[in-house]
Amino acid sequence: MAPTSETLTAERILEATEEVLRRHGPAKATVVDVARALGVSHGSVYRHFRTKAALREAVTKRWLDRTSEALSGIVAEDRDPEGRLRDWLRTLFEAKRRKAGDDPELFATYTVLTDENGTAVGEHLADLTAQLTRIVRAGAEAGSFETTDPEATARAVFHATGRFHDPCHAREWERPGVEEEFTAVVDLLVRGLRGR
Amino acid sequence: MAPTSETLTAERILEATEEVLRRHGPAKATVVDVARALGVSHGSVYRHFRTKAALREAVTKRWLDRTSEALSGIVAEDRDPEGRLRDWLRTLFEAKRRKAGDDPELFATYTVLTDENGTAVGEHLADLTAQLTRIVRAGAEAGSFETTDPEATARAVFHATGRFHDPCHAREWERPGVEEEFTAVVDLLVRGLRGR
DNA sequence: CGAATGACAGATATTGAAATCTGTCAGCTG
DNA sequence: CAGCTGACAGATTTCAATATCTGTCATTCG
Repeated sequence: MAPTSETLTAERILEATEEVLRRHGPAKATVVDVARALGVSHGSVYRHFRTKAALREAVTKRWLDRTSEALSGIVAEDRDPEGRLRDWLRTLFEAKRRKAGDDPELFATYTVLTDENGTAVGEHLADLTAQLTRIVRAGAEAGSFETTDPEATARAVFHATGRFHDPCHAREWERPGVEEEFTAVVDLLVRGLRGR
Repeated sequence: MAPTSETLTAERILEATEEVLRRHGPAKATVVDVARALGVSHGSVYRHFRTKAALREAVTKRWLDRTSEALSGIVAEDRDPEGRLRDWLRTLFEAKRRKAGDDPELFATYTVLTDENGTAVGEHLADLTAQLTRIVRAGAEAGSFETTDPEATARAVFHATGRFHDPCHAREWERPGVEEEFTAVVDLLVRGLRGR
């Protein structure tokens, strides 16, 4: 724990905040705790983040962005759109399920954070549906998907698979049979995308 | 408010409990309140329901059953399965949305109740998917739907439309554009059901 | 005699006083 | 002088004392 002597940067504060959230949970993580973890006064933290809410929002954004990045690779791949769509949805599902299953407390912490940061979540969802839209549009152009409005269709796919990525369904991700349920939903959607 | 003199029956207790829940909310509704509303001692209530939890579960069941009954009519109709499927889903969506929109507090109360009564909810969901299965099977037999496993397919349809009936998405039901989102999802699913 | 009561023990919830936290800012420090 | 500090006011949280509730059951009532 030596290099506390480095200059205080927003990045270091965010890292310390994540650690404090991990240790104390969302209800008891205070700005004072973050400052203490960094060996500075809490006033210094307020030099980088106007409010506690802003600090928590920044942490939330970082966390959400990490998910987006992991998925954007699949969008950029050069393969058949149907395969990419299936992989994208499966990767999203698996990532969420792993996070919720491996460290339930941390996942609960981030669920609280996302609940209080509707704006950041909204941007994240816009980001994800934009990714999906690219895949759907590629499929439409390749003739493998049939749609007049790729964006609306992508949103429909995203909403229809909500059960497998929306945190409010996290409890159900451990139940036996979810795998099959996920596959059934995706199969049905892909058949719908292919059209007649 | 005269006929308090009738004999104390489980039915009357349930009605009083609903009223107390409506007035005080789920956190502050006590068995003592229910007894007071009925003009009896709380000991008498315990003669009909072993615990407070059992009483709340019974109230929850009643509420959920009312929804099921409203939908079962559509299942029994003698029309094309696709139309029945669309109407069934739309009716479910509209009913939930109306309940959540018209009396948000009461809806929140029942959301708390359903959260604490996983078993009753499970039975309710089994009931609803059984209804859906009947429609899907009728469609398969009529040749308008293509599926090897009507029950699994019905569950997939139910899960895919979760955003439009699961209480944890209630906030989103008031947003502009949900109508279109609902239609987009249902259209996609119906196309998937029709097969090639 | 069956149904209802109300006193009771242990569990849970409420309350208000004390402690802590948030956000600001005048002043210190390197 | 740019960045940090720590004292401060008002808001929020904690905690322990107090009140209420749950569930039981010996007793009463009709």
